[in-house]
Amino acid sequence: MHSIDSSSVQDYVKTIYGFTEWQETPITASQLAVRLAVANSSVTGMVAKLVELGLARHEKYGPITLTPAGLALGLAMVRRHRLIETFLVDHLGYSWDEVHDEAELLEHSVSDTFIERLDRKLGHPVRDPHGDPIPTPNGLISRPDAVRLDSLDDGHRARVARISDDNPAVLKFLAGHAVGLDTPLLVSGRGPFGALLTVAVGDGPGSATLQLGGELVAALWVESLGTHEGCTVATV
Amino acid sequence: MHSIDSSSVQDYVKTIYGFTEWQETPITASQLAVRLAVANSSVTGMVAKLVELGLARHEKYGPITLTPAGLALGLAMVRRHRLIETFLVDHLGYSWDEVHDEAELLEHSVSDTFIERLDRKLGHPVRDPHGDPIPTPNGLISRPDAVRLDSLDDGHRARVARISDDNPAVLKFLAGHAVGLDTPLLVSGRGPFGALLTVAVGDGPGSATLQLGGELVAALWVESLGTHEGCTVATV
DNA sequence: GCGTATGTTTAGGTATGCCGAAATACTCCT
DNA sequence: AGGAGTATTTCGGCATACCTAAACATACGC
Repeated sequence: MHSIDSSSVQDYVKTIYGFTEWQETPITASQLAVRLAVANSSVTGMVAKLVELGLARHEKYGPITLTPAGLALGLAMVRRHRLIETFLVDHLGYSWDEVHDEAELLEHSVSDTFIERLDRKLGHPVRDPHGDPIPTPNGLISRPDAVRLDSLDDGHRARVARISDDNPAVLKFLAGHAVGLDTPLLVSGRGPFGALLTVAVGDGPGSATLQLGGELVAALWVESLGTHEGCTVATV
Repeated sequence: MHSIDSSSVQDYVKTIYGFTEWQETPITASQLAVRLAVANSSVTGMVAKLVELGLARHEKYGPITLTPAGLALGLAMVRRHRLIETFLVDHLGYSWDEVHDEAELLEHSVSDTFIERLDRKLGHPVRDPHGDPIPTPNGLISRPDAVRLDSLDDGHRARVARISDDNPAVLKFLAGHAVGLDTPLLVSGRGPFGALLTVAVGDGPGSATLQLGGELVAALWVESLGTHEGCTVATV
């Protein structure tokens, strides 16, 4: 019989879970194939296995959803991933853009004991280096009410609450411009079609402005701090 | 084509290397099968693969030896294993008898970058929690001149230099009796046929005596500190 | 409502790494 | 030297997880 310990099974479940963490619609077979970088036909086969294991629901030609057991496994894998990322950054000096791949490798091999001892050593962190919430051992997770940066009007102040980790180049760019978790931002202008966003980075006299568009905007979630009238911002 | 990244290949090479670390005779196919807990026929197949990869030498019905490339891989795996064990004990509060299995899982998945950063964080340790030497990144390893405890005469003082990690029960027993790395011992008597050894554990008035035999003696290597005449030892 | 594009599944095949059973080589003892 | 016993290899098979190509559904535009 198949087993929940297979790292493929874990990857499929984690990816299905991850898809619905920030949006509601369930994932389809081909989207799953893209995210896992496998052929569509491989997805069909593995998803059948997940159904057999009681981890997923799937009707022919329909979307794929997780059962409670699948959700629990997904949350456990996310917990592993995020705790490992936190460790790599806090204790081994990894930078943002490096952690994801290393965590991806490690999350399948460490034991539950390892994870719980790591959690204790890290002081039971509630979010990872990208701002993503870390589920508890029981699978409880808090949904931070972050919004997309481009949903804010000019003059709005905000604090970086989450940075998508699925594009290393974007992470590198942001790190290079001193944009990190909790960095204060001020939306100070909007380019053609509203697609380009000018933001002031940092507080006070040392702040700089940055043009953000496309992937960069999509990667940033912020916690709004309200509008801030009549501000002056130094230019880079 | 096959690859050096396969965790099976790594396990085979590490085991072949490990066999010759403390003795000279090369390993045979069936011994390898026992240590890896696989069937003899599996060994034949995998060893052929190692030969193809240029990692091992093997003539039909003969013993198995490593090529320089195989030796390098073996040392790299041992380095990984021992650095991970050191981390687990020093930073995550693992005990002696727990580390081995966890390290076994981790050593295949972490990257070289991870290992080198871990090494730096640990302060470039030269031996692991069992006293085994940790090879350098270039594959240099120091052979500590430890001797077996039962090669010492009565009245000999010694310091625990290495503890074999292949029997968790033995490790547990020793830890429970306050015998660890660098613990001073005094050989104070010898049982029937010389098979049972009485040793005094620790220095000064707080010392206790312990009867060691069989597996326990085999698991202990010590650095001799010369004879110590006319000592008195408290009994437990 | 029909055909075409897109999405999904089926069918057949590959690579890895393991197994047990049977055949074969080696070794040691007499 | 011959035969018993052990060690090793060969052979056919199994499980996992992937692939490509072809068949099949679904959905959308006209």
